[in-house]
Amino acid sequence: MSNGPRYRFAPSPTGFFHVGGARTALYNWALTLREGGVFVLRIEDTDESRNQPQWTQGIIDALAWLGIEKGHPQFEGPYFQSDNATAHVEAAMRLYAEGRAYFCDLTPDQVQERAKTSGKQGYDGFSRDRGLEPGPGRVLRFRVPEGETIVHDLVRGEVRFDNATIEDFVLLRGNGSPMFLLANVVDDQIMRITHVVRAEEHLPNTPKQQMLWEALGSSAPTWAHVPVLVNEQRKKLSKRRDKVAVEQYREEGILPASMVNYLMTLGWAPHGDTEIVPWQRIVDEFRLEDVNHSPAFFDIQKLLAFNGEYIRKMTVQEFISACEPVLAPGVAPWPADKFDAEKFRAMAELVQTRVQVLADVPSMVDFLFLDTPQVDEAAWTKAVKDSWARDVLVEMAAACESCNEWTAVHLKTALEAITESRGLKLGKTQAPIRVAVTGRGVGPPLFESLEVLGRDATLRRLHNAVNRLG
RNA sequence: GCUCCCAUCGUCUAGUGGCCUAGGACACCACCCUCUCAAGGUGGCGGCACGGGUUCGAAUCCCGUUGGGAGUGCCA
Repeated sequence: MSNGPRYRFAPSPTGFFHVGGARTALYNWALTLREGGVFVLRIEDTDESRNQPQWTQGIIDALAWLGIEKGHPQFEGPYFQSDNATAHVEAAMRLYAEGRAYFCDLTPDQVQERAKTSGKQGYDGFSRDRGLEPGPGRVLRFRVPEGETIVHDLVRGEVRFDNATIEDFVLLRGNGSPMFLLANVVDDQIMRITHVVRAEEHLPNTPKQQMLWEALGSSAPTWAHVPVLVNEQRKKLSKRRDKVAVEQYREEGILPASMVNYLMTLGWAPHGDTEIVPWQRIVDEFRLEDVNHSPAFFDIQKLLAFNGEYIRKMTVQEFISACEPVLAPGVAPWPADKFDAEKFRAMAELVQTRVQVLADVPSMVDFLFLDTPQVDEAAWTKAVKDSWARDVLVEMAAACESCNEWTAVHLKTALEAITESRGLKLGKTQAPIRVAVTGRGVGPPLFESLEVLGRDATLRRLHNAVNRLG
């Protein structure tokens, strides 16, 4: 394994874990697994005011949730970019000593001013030959050589950059701290990274980094720039505008397997006509060369569809276990002491085919654990608008009272009799009963719901409904 | 503005010169099933951005146009 490829995932801890980052991590992980390589996690915390330590744990937790676990033999890290600051500065000074970098005392404002007056973009190389020594406030800039830089990218193919279009970029800030481009390259060299698989937004950086790799005496790793994830406006997913936090999806009851599966189908597809496939098949089939070149819309609706399918694939027992977090005290919308696991168990199978995310579960069963379920007024009005509604409720209450066996089939038979005597359809008459008992116009099958709820509560609610109608 | 990337149904994709009158999935519509809602089943709608080439033959190769996107920091 020591000779296998070394992939890396290098997020910066600046907020909740982004689904785009999750996909990139997953791409790296799938490749690592298939090729018997190593997945290196490096936290890029380089001296940035937005970095917060708690986000680092968030990244680790989110990766673990996706199946990329710290304890796995092919997982390495986390490393912290800040720990290598000395090496970054050393590398920079080596470039300075070799004349491949030079100091410049222009402030950002001055650089901009010169650009404006010269009519050209960016830094113009003002200090290239001024022979400035290191000093406070002076930045170290890389002396971009003449010529052309050709990036060989596994996804894009060959991408050419004319070096004349690349300005002498900053390696060390005025305060002496290393910048991303440099730190990133030095870290990758230290960690012997062989494959850099990252989002397309880094492609414009790549010629700079490749020059750095070469200037530092190594040959560049294999690059692969995967397309970004976009919103409905076709803009890159952003933390501010879009719902991108993996943590949030987890809380709502998206299953990790469906999130992983869905994310992998953005920009890529398994062979054959099925998109829902086990992770192992993804590992077996995923190849960077097959990744699409265009941005992919992160479609929550399709994610939900995947999730619904994953939920339905579970055994009832698995489903019941998976529901625990959303039924937990403090989370569920009923008093903790009212919850009855047996009742939930009895309803679980009927709920399972009716939800797309686990967070949908409580509203399907809350009527079982609430003394008086809140009534959906719109549903109520609609359900009782017909003149027969009151009578049906009264008769059903009577039938419930006299019913010998409190089972779904008996209850159904009872309502059927009432329905037929009035020349109605069960589809009609079930409505007032449903709203009266559950508070909602839709939900799990009615008679099973009544059976599980029990005779007393059912009767009480039917009587309340009748009273309400006056 | 400049640099770079991209372009198959509304969306995600299959497709690597003939198997394509372009396949699947999500969404949507209809029907079936049905105590509501789902689930399930069946069917339908719907696409190769445009214009030139190359070729016996192009969604697939080349060029251009148009349209999108990303980058352009002493952020990462």
